[in-house]
Amino acid sequence: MDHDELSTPGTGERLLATAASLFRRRGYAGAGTRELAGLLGIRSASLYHHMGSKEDLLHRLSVEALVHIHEQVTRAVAEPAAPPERLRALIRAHVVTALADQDEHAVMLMELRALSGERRAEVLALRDRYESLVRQVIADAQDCGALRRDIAPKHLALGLLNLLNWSIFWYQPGRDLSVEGLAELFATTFLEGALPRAERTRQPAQPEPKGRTA
Amino acid sequence: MDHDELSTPGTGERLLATAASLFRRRGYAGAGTRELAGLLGIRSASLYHHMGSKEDLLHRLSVEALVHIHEQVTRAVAEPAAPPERLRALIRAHVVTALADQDEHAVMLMELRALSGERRAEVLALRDRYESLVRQVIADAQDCGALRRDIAPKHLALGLLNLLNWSIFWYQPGRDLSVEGLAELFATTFLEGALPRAERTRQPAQPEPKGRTA
DNA sequence: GTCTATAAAGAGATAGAC
DNA sequence: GTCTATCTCTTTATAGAC
Repeated sequence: MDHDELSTPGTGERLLATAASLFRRRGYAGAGTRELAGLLGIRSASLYHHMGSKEDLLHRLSVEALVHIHEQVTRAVAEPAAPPERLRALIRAHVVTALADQDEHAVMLMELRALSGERRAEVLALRDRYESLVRQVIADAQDCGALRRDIAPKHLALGLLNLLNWSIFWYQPGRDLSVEGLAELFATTFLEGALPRAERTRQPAQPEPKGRTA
Repeated sequence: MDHDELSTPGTGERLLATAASLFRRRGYAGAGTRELAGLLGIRSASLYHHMGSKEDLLHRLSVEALVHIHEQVTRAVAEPAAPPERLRALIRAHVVTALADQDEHAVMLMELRALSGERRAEVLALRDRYESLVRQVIADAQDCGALRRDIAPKHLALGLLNLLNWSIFWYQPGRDLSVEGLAELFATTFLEGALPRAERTRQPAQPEPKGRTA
């Protein structure tokens, strides 16, 4: 295909990921273009061959993160499965994707304030679209009796997104929990709750045959 | 008992809250001392009569937020009550306090990176102390059978703090949910989970008196 | 306790050579 | 595609008058 399949990725290809990492570490406003250029091995003036402005970078990486997670989660819930399993698939896909693009997601979630006008509106629209997807999967699960109906889908989605989003900010790969383990933990916690089985129904429960934990 | 009980709070008293609000809106690095001074109705040079540096402000408001929530939650769980009710009290106290000091908490959680050396270590220690408190309440509840034991206290605490912390960033008072309503939602979601009651045990419940705490 | 004035450093961005 | 050089503006913080 191309003559440089084996070469180091060019400045242009590394730019977004490098910016995401730096913005996350220093905050968008606290990240200087000189330091960003330094991480890429060039001078700050050369950045402007690859980008329009610093705000451009923030906008592009936010859009990329949201488009990617929407794609991945849409694909995960599209596979034919019963609704409770679709929700588990959503949780898995969300956790895996958000942690694979951890810098981009953290920055997208925290630095929306630094975008102005149209760009902010676009990112907000993509966020809304994604949250609607989550809410819809939850509402569908409620409709066929796979989720409790005494809490509004909106509020269940709120709780789920709280649970999922915050992990972006503390998760460190290879420390205690694997990404899959974290997804399993969240799915179990969100679906089953923290009460012991005996308390989760108002009746005394069955013996103790189950051994499933991660 | 002072002579100006009725007067406007002085610059010194308004400083921390004003800084928290501004740091939250613009990010710590994006917040200028000129704008901060403007909000207080003075010039930026006059700020330095009330503070050592901008970083001082971040440090002080972070410590304040953590000391306050530790106090409030400690008090809430100290009241004699059965462990599951103690956990509900913790959730209520956390949500109420964190949302009462919403700006301080949001800034404390997001801008730790901007503190250097000793100050960062102090804030980190206070965070650890608070998380230990939460973990301890959860472990106690597990010990007397009020919470499931197949998930480590550390992991249950992780899930609970995820659920609670993220709300700092989107909650808007007087929109849809009251603070008490949110606390109730989180308590129910965390304890009972999202599955319908029939599904919250794995099998159709069998009448079986195996003792309430396995 | 607040002011004016300013120092010293750093920011984002551009021009034009190579 | 990257460089040097530089413009312009803003930043945190200080000095010293009032």
